[in-house]
Amino acid sequence: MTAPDPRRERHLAEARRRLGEYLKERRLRATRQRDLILAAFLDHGSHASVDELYQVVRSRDPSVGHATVYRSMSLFVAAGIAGERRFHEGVSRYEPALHVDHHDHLVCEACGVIEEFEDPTIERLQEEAAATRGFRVHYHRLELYGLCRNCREP
Amino acid sequence: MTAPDPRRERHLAEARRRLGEYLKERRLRATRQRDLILAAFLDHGSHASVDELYQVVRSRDPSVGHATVYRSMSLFVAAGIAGERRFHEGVSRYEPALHVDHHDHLVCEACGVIEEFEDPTIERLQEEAAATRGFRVHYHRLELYGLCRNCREP
DNA sequence: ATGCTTGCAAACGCTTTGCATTTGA
DNA sequence: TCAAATGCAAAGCGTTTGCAAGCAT
Repeated sequence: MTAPDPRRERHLAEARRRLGEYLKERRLRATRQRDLILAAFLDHGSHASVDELYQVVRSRDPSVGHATVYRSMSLFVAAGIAGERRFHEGVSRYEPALHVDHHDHLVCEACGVIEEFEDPTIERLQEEAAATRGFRVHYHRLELYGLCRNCREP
Repeated sequence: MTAPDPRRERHLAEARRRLGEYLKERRLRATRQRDLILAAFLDHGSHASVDELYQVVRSRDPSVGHATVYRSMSLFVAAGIAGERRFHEGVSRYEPALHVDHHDHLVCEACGVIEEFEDPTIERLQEEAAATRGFRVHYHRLELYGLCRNCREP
């Protein structure tokens, strides 16, 4: 079907390794479902909702339940493989947490496309703003909502 | 009970005026409930959830329904009196939108306190980052999560 | 064998909606 | 008068949970 993308292959392999480690450490179990969901997650690109993943997983194995996708995604977050985000719409979306430097998001309100960007100066200023007020930052969230290039055009 | 805060008085007066305007324009109606909820909202300070407002409103008039608070808050957002935000927990919280310049948030993960801050340089850099990528920004959201001064101390 | 995982369905918490009734203009 | 607004209860929606059965170890 799809040509094998060597980068994705590597990422899948590493995510599997990381998950295996995490499971072994805590005496949890490697299951067919978890591997299936992990693959669907990495196939999806980024910002997948549980329901989107559920659809993909189902197309490959209709016996997998909704709850299992929820439970697995929580597990992946705990294992450091996935990061959870909520954009303005409110549903949880997941993005790969391995090999990904921190980045922020541009969200198009018209077509829904989500673009990522990074700006080290903004990061630094955030740290400074927080430090000034006595805060130590663990993580942050920066989202810019507006219109993307395509949707701006009349 | 509480000493009358002149600033709050002014804000309530202006919010009432603005709401009155908005209602008249669209031939909507001024009701006791809307005024009650508006007052509770402005009394609350900032970042009130619907349920928190509902409790306050109820203590003043137990006949008011849950749904009316939801409907009123949506109305206030539409009228430009309130802004809606969702922090990581997921529930909608509202803050006054009048007399308030744009600001961002520092959220303490330990005690839950939400502090506001503003940084014009960050704002400018955001605009630039967006423009570079062809986006026009309508609004943005920046939240820094971590520990506040009190909660950092051992 | 043990106990973690699963699928299912029911429960959940927040929010919205349908509807009969009340109420502001 | 009469459409808008309310209160209530029910429905929606994404998410979580209880439980009996299944499966990895």
